[in-house]
Amino acid sequence: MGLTKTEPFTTEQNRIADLAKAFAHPARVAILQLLARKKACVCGDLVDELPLAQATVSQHLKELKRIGIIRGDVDPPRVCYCINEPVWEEARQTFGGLLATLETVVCCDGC
Amino acid sequence: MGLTKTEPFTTEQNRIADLAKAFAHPARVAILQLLARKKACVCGDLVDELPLAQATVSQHLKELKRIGIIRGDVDPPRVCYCINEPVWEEARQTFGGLLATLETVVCCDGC
DNA sequence: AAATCTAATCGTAATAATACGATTAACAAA
DNA sequence: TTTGTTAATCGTATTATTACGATTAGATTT
Repeated sequence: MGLTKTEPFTTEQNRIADLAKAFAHPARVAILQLLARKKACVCGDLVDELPLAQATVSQHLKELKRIGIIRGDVDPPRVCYCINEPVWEEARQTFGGLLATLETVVCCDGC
Repeated sequence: MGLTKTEPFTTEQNRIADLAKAFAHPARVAILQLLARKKACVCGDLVDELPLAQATVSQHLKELKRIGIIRGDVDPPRVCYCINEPVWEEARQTFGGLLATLETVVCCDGC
């Protein structure tokens, strides 16, 4: 146990969960906001803006890259991070579609 | 450490992270889809639909209730769960707004 | 070559999350 | 009162996540 069961769920459900993970930590929300608003871009600037150690920021950036929602372009000795637009758009579509669906039919005793 | 730092982030950033957590696990995505599409409602039916033990489903329902995105109305001996519409709408607005913002200005060397 | 700068990675510690069997609580039905 | 039904909670094991100091890797500069 302790390990999330992914096999019994659909690919779509697992992808939604992964996209949501990108936003499921305040530091990653802050990073994505900074990048989306182009307030920062270079890793060092992100570290300056965030109340976390460099190693921790790097770890969050790695997770965001794994999900695919950001890119990291090396420009030695710096790395320039930015939103990966296709995946950002995927997230927009995914959450937009998901949250648009809401049957208004009452169930049971009208809860 | 291992404890998420919440204090240095804004209330909004922490709320976004919490709302995202609702969708950050495939089982919770499945639960929310079932409820939004009114395919199930009673806890027992949710357990039947999901490939998880009753205790695990109950734990996920508890987390979703903590976030506020679902309600659980007791109808002994059953409990009828449903989407909490105001919070569902809050999520729609939140993610809609967040993902709408994307500056297209290039940074650095055009990443 | 030596010094410097940036960011990734390593090692590690602590807490959170996931999962499930077993038990309990609350209530209805017999 | 006893029995049965439903869902929450407890206890526990396992893995994931978060965080940071220290080190390393890669590249430039002196």
